[in-house]
Amino acid sequence: MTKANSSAKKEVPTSVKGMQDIIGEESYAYSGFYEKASEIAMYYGFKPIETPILEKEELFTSGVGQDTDLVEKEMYSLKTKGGDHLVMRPEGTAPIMRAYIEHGMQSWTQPVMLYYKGPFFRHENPQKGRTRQFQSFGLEILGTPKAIADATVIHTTMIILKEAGLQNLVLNINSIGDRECRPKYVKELANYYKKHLSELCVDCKRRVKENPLRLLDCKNPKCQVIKEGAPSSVTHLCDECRSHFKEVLEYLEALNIPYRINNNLVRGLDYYSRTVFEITEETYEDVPAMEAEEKPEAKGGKKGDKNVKESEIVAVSLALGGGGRYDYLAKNLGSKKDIPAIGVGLGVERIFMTQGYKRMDPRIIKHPKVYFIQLGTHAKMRSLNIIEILRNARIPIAQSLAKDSLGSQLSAAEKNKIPYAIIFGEKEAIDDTVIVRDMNTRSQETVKITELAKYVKTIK
RNA sequence: GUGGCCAUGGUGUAAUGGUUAACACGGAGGUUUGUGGAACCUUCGAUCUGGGUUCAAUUCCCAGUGGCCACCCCA
Repeated sequence: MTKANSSAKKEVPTSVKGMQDIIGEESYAYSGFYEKASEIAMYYGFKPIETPILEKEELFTSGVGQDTDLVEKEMYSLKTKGGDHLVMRPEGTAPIMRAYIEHGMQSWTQPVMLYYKGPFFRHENPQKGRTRQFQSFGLEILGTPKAIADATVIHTTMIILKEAGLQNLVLNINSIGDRECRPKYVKELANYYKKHLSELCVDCKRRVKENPLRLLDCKNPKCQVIKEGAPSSVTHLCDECRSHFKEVLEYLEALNIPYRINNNLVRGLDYYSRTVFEITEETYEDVPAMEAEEKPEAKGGKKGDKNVKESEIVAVSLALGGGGRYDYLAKNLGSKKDIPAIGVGLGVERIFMTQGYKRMDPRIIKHPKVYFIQLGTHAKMRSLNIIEILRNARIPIAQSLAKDSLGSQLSAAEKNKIPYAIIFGEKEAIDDTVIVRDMNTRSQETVKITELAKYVKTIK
């Protein structure tokens, strides 16, 4: 707080690009959201887990995939003095699978259901809904291939979002198959695109070779026509994947969760298999459904159509969250056995940006009914002791001990709309009493300190 | 990574190629250490950084940095 040398220009430290301080009301908003989300997750059987911010680099290179953008160019990495290559976690799933394997959770009752929350880091250019450090809340169910797990994750997610006030939610869902059927599909997709190689944008030309699935992600107008004619993954599913997907959709229908099968939804991380999904808030009217692509038989005959919207182009707005099944991640990380699992990650900042979002206060916020006022040096000296008596009695208070004058303290109480004031001055300090003042009627009463807690409880 | 727009006290705004950069809010102190929403007074506090053009730059130019946004990709 020294302001000497203010003439000399000093470089004041600032926060790092794309990273923000979270202060005051905003901080409460995060706590409130996390508290609510955790409560819901716990209700559905998820247990908390906290993994470190730093992980070994190879966790993500082998887990998420060397060729993904996330790993290729978005990781904050560092080399320790000991020569270890570490990264700041860019996502939550791989660390949790790591923890599952490391702690032998295979021997726990399956499935293991976990939730996590906290900061994640991606080195990319900040823009709307994207910062370099962002907050995420996630759910994971590890150790079961069953469709009910997929449904539980999606359902719990939708509940959390609804409790946060969001209304017009759209669930985009797709199945990208498994080891059995996906390679065949990818091959067919690549073959299809190869025929049109000359008509593609530069990125897509590259993708044909490196990651054909992501051809479906391309938004370049040039490629749209070709994309429309591309084979879709759901029509190439093997029997097991098909019935898994069908079952997931049946659960969603039973849960009354509207969904939209989006054949172009592939997601960027390598570890996904079968179910993939993203949730967005619909702000405009529905995206016009283009000519219906082959519907998966999954939908069965009768149900469905009113509940199901189909279209080619989705992702009008930013994804609030996304996830999917990652049955092969464990093996990528070196596990001998496959560990089937599914999870979701939610972007808290993106949830806050939506139209529907309603702020929630965390429980630690109290609304004090009493303002503590002290007057004079002796009284000030004993103030903290008096306050502790009140705290022990679980009476929330507000105060401004740094202020001296009675007037300024009273007006602070007034400004904060606190109905009662406790005035503790020199005279009271000698008598071991306080004055309790009703701020509305301005009537006052002298109360013994020993009876203060009891008295305050009666006036509330 | 690439591109567009932007950059003045803590916050929100104003102004200017030329003495002292204006206003509001805010903070601190006071009028008033013993009874409040007010008023008044005092005070704190800024031209992002570095180069260039110029007699003179906060203003014009360039670069950097940061912010917002878009692409890429994602939460």
